[in-house]
Amino acid sequence: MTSPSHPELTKNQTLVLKALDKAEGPLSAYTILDRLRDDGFRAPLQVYRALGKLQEFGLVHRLESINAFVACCQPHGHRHEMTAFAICRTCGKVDEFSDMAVEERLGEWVRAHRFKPAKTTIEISGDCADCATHEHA
Amino acid sequence: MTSPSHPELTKNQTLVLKALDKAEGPLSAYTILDRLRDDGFRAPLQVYRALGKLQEFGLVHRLESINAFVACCQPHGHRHEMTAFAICRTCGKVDEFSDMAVEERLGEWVRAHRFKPAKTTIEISGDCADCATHEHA
DNA sequence: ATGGCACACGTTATAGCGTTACGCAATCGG
DNA sequence: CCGATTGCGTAACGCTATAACGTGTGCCAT
Ligand SMILES: [Zn+2]
Ligand SMILES: [Zn+2]
Ligand SMILES: [Zn+2]
Ligand SMILES: [Zn+2]
Repeated sequence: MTSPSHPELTKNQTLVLKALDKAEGPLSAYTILDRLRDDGFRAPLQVYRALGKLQEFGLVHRLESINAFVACCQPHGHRHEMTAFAICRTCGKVDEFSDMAVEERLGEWVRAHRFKPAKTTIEISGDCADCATHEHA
Repeated sequence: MTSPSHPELTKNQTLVLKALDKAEGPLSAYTILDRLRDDGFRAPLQVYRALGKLQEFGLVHRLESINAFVACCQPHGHRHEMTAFAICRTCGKVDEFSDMAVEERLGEWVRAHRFKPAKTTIEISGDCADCATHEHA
């Protein structure tokens, strides 16, 4: 599938996506809320609703292991492919990548067990190269 | 069947592990708390401390995508291997499995990027065979 | 036009998840 | 004995997410 077509983003969705784009790492929903106070945001639900739609469009990913959100590294998003994340617990940097072999193996398990997958989460938490060498601890 | 209580386990840890073992599916920390009221549990921290240790011992896994915990399917636990979970969002059943090919591929990415992994999360959320056929959606 | 519908939005309140901070008691190796 | 470690209990708090209700707007078939 090439770029899925998204409808025009609403004002709130645009604001949330911009906030995530500007950020250097993942943001929690409440951090997003704080950063959008000046744009009129008042309540968590405004953030969560926008995030929900952006995730549907494949423009934003939720990092389950840290309750945070990142903008997709591919500017037009991707709804169907499996994605993995390496999350540095020291500096917070996130690398998004995908691996066909992993996707295929998990697909095999799923077929063998007649499981109907809806969402797959792959997250490696640890220390990135910079932080691992620098801290040396 | 239940472990013949691990000698190193404290009273609270044993209680929490038994609660998870008896349960048919994953339990949230607060559900565990509720089920252990009669055993003297009063505060979330009692549960979280026990869960932390049990995770260290590899006897319990945390399911990041649903904020819940399950007893390891291998009665003596496993600290080092990578584990994947298939979680049915309808009936709540969880299948724990591991796949060497997946482990190897993620290991390759990690080595190539000099990332130092601490914990890897692989969770497939969807509908199990029973629920998928039964609901026929 | 007008009623019905779908959708985005705004607000309040509440549910659910997890940690910080403090103090007490038992244990173990000097 | 002493300090260090570990587990335990309690209270208070903070973070994460959703429920419930109401508003307004565009769109479409009647
Ligand atoms: Zn992406
Ligand atoms: Zn880092
Ligand atoms: Zn296990
Ligand atoms: Zn099921």
